Amino acid sequence: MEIPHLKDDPYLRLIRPLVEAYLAFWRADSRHIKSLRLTSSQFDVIATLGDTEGMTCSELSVETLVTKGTLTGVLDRLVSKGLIRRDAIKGDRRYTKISLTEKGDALFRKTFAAHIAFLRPFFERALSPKEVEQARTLLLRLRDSFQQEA
Amino acid sequence: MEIPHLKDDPYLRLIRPLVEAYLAFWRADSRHIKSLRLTSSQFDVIATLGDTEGMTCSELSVETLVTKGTLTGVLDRLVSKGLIRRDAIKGDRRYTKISLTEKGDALFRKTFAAHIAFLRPFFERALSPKEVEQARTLLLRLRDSFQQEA
DNA sequence: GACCCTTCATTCTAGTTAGGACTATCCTCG
DNA sequence: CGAGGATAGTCCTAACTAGAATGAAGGGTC
Repeated sequence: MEIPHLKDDPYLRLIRPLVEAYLAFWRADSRHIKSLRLTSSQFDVIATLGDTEGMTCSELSVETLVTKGTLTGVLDRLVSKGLIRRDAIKGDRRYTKISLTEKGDALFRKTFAAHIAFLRPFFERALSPKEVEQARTLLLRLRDSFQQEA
Repeated sequence: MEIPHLKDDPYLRLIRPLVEAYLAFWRADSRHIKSLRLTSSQFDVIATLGDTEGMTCSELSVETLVTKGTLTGVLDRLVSKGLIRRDAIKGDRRYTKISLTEKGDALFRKTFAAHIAFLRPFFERALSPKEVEQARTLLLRLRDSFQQEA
């Protein structure tokens, strides 16, 4: 993750703020998640599975930020914690349905709202609602630009 | 790295754009770096060492986004590629001076400018100079908010 | 029914990550 | 000078990462 020290370039001086804002968010986020004895990826999976009937591995890896290859290990650890369950799906033996166990669902109920409540103040004290919308627009434009072909 | 699906919350709807913009940038960035047969961390170190007389491990871990514990392994791999050198510093045997070898410097000269030139168009086509400044301001405010005590 | 193409989940490799523990070295203050 | 504390770099563990490869299963076509 490289950050050129080009304070002067009118465009590239956006790189550091982008990286730094994201990392500052990410660190606060993971610190809080860690207090639940979960990693960020594990929480991502739990939060995504919450309030659903379950998903396949492929669906999960699209919805979360965990790639398919990594997912297997993350799910292994969640299974061994008793938070999720892997079930075969009738009719297509390639699929596996991943869903929360009762224990996993209880954890989801207890922690998800708390985590959201933990995060909100950081945004509230930094930006007005109007500024949030501005930032949103600009970030989405940036995202789209980077997602197009070079 | 969790992303709540809260499309409605006026504040939290900034989370996804932030994460997605950062990741989209990061993926383009690393894809290009990979074509140099380096990882992002390795390029980060090379770019930081470029045009300096060398730095200690601690200085490097402040300037780059690589923490001190991780740095050892990253430097090991750069040494084995012949791109950097570790030298003792007289006067304090705790310190090690890390600097680019000739080969490392040549790589830096050849690739750094090219990498910058690769990145700029993504920003240029997404935002006007004025919008860059707006985004910068908002992102820095967000960063500061997340860096303060909770 | 046989062949080809796709999809699904898993496995593998090299590298990175945070964070804490450890060792050696240096500095400071009494 | 000696003891306590700080600092530098390394090492360690558990987990995650991308990306490629694998093997099993299913779908479509002739």
